[in-house]
Amino acid sequence: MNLAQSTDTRTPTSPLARARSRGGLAEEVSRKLANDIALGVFMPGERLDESTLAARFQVSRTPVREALKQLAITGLVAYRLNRGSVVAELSPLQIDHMFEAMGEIEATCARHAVVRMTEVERNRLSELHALSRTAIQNSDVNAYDNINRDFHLVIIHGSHNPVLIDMALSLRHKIFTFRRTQFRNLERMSASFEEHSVIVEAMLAHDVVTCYREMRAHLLSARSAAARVSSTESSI
Amino acid sequence: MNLAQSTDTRTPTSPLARARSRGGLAEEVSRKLANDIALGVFMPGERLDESTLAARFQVSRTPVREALKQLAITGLVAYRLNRGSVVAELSPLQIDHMFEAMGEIEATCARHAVVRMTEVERNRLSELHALSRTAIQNSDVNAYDNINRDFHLVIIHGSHNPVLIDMALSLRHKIFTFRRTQFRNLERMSASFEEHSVIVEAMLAHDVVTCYREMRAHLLSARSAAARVSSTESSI
DNA sequence: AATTGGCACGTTGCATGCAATCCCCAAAGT
DNA sequence: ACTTTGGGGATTGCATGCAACGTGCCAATT
Repeated sequence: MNLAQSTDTRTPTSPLARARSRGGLAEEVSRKLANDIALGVFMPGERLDESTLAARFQVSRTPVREALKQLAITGLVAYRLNRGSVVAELSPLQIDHMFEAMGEIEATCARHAVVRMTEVERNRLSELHALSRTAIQNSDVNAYDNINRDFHLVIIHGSHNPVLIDMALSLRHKIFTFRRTQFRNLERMSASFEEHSVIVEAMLAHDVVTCYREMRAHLLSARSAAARVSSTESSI
Repeated sequence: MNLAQSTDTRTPTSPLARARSRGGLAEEVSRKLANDIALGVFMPGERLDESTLAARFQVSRTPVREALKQLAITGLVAYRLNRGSVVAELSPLQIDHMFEAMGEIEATCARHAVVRMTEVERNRLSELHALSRTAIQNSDVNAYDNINRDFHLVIIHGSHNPVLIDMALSLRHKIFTFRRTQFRNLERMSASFEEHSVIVEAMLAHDVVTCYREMRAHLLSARSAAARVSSTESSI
């Protein structure tokens, strides 16, 4: 039925992820609602009426309320006492802050991953990078986008620190629900691939300093790319 | 065991105060429960029965449920579907992961703070450091602990990135609710002070690299200090 | 005409009831 | 004796009812 989020559901063990992975109706509503927000069914600032949502998901108001509170904590919706909840409106500045934080966290993950990744993880990384090369050659933007996501996921998990992993994943999730930054142009895609190459090389060579520096630079360039798009959008 | 019924826990919340508290009952229960956990009223692993808690806080089960779900997301309690919730049990390894993550985040905050702190923030930092020197001279462990907390808070806020600030604060909150790591001995206190000195110096000199490196080292030493205590405790 | 007071409506917040699930323990079978 | 299965008890999960708060409109007064 709903296979919106496919790959990241097999996160091994994380207290937060474990609480989210299995649940009752509240969790289900939470997932569906988050998905609908990501798909643009509900736009930022739009009112989220409890009764309406209850009717939409064929449940009572109680699980809807619990779902809304959960999403309020993660920051997807804004909750005002006695005044209901609306889809969160993130300003370009807030988005930029999230990008900056994600860059720092993922770079930190990368630094730890250099020393902590297992052989299979290392191989998986190389394999993904090779696949992305193929995607580039075929100009397959969609495939590259997916591989790129997995690439980052492997590095994040490679840190082998559940706390950092949780932070990185939730940040990623939040960012990409609000702006589905895909590689719209081949230009950015190629640049991304080159940056990945340096990172993989440093990773395999156990070069901690380079890996950290380059991962940080890589995400900073993604950040400015997103900022460019954002400013373009807001100038309409 | 439930000793909640025997103890008259009618907290000094008058009906009027409860009405004025601008945050619903769920919020209030969440705060009180988190506080009780921090104070050790509920020990890690202890069952958190919804009805019992409802009786304890003089509310119905609904706000208790909402509070429990909130705390489950923050990680203070573990929530298992159809099996209720218990106070989270953090293994020494998990604590260590949290310390490691906090070290990385705060060091990142420090790096940003070097460039972004305002003059008043810088002055506040120097002021706090001077105060901590006095606390050292008086061997006032409690005072130093408070000043130390503010010291780190100023640097965290100095990053001027709400996302990083949020992460750092919630991590700190979580860590210190489970282990109130105070500076039990003067030895660690003096070492902390010396490390702070280097950090303040680098901060005032706008030395980004040194500030980052030293803040990271500072928190790593706090981490290993905590690990020592932990291993001592577990060896009982 | 503008402002303010009040009333009514809609929505959220909380309480409670009922059904579903899980745990524990006991009893029977191998 | 050990394993397995079924039933009883208790607790969670969800639904619904009622009260409280906020909001918008209309009227009355200045």
